[in-house]
Amino acid sequence: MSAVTLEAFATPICIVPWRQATDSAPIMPLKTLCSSCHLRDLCLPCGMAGSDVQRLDNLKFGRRKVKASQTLYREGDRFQFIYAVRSGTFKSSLLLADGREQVSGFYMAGEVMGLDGVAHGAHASSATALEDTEVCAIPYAHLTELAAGNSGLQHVVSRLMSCEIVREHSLMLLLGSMNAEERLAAFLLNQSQRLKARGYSASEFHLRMSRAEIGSYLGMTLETVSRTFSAFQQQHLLEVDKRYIRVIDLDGLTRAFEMRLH
Amino acid sequence: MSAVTLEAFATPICIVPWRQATDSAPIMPLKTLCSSCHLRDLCLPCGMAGSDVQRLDNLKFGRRKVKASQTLYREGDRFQFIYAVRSGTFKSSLLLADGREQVSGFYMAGEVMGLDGVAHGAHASSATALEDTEVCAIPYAHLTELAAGNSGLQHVVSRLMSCEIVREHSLMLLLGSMNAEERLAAFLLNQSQRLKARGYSASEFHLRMSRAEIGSYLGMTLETVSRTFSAFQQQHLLEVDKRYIRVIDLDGLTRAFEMRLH
DNA sequence: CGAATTGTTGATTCCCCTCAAACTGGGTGG
DNA sequence: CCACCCAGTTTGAGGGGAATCAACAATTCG
Repeated sequence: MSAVTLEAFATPICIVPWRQATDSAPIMPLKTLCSSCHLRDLCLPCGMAGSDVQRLDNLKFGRRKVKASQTLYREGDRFQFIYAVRSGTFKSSLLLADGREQVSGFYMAGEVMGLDGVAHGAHASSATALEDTEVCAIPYAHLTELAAGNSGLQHVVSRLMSCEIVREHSLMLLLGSMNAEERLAAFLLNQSQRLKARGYSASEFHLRMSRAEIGSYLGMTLETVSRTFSAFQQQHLLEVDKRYIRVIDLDGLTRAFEMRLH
Repeated sequence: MSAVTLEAFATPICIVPWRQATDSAPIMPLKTLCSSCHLRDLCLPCGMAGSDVQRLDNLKFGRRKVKASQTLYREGDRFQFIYAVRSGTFKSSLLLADGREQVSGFYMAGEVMGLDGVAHGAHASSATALEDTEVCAIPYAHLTELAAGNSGLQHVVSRLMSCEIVREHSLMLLLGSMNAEERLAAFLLNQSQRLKARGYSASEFHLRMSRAEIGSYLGMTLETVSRTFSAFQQQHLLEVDKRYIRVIDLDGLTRAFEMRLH
């Protein structure tokens, strides 16, 4: 058995499987409540008891729209909020000495960003929108306050952080011991799974990030990313058209990834 | 400015600088109390108000000795305890498909291991003693219980996790964008700082891990680690005798590391 | 003492980076 | 409308850094 699974790799917070929003659930207009959010099974409330989710509705937080290529926060900014993605995709990144950036993660709907700021009261990375996005900005102080009287909520927050640790474990493993094909296969399979969990096709999707961003994330150059895409195409594992990906042979792709990993 | 610093890189939990244990503090015999532990300024109590540390003495936990090359826990084991290192050095590692391991961290006195287990209730990595060691085994359930009524303690636990996230950020950056010399320089400087914080010499120390373990941690082969040590010796940055390291030119080593990182 | 482990060093290979050129689609302005 | 630019992508050629394979020294240990 092994603790390193594809699910864990690079998946920020998902804990239980996605369920489609049911029509029986009442739609709350004009007010943001976690208990009625269509992302409630992916986001913060995920894994909480129903009664605890009710209490989560006492959580006061705002919405914020961030346009493509705009930053939500930058490394060094004072840490006040954690952010749950409502729609769109973000990348998180660190600055290098030569001005380049190292991408440390991608976040999609229902995933929570910014927990690295708890450590020193300042954000340790920057978050940039890859398309037009919307987030819930949750005041961290308020969240901990609420969590003090609610062990269920406290545990969820702790688990979010621990999941982020496990996610980064997997990425370290990838960066430390996989070759270009294995890295890209792992990345694509992870994207596929996360999109599937959100109700999208697992076999056909549109990447929101550039070759350069994928390369930075996976520790390789954009040229190598492009070449590896071409190689997968020649092996009839994928059809690639710029950022549009169609997975032809999922098993083959999984084998390419499982060369090194359980 | 940059959030990625040498301090952050690979340093699991240290939050405030080390202070020598004072003679004025009474020595508690036969009982393990955080408030009288010689590691109290590095370990869990670090950064807590004095009154909170007093309350921390209600925390019930056991001690455990682990001999060299024995494991404290393995990935997949049920998560019950987090462990604070009292003495000695540990490595944490993940299993690869081919039976090899990927080292994900090294832990020394006062550092806390096992927080990756919170995510799924099972340890996501294994912890192995690199020499004869002793740890405090802290029941996580009990800790969260105690933390529920004490926001100070809760914040400390959260901060521990967030620090682990930031630490892994730095390692990802290292694995993703540094060459062999930069990686080893970063590793040595980090070791040096952590040993210094524990009252040991920053310029002369004994590594507790093998070339293979360093290589696995840094994403390179043991041969490359050995060669890079030799290269540093030829550049008169170090004197190396097996695992004994003497830093000759700290600034030079820092420059080798700062090639890429702020 | 022989066997096993760890570390050093050399020779060779190869994967990926670097540099470079060409192509695409989209946006802009003359 | 088309020329132009620009960012993103693809592809090629060549070189370099680290992996691989291999031999050997130094220690440790049964």
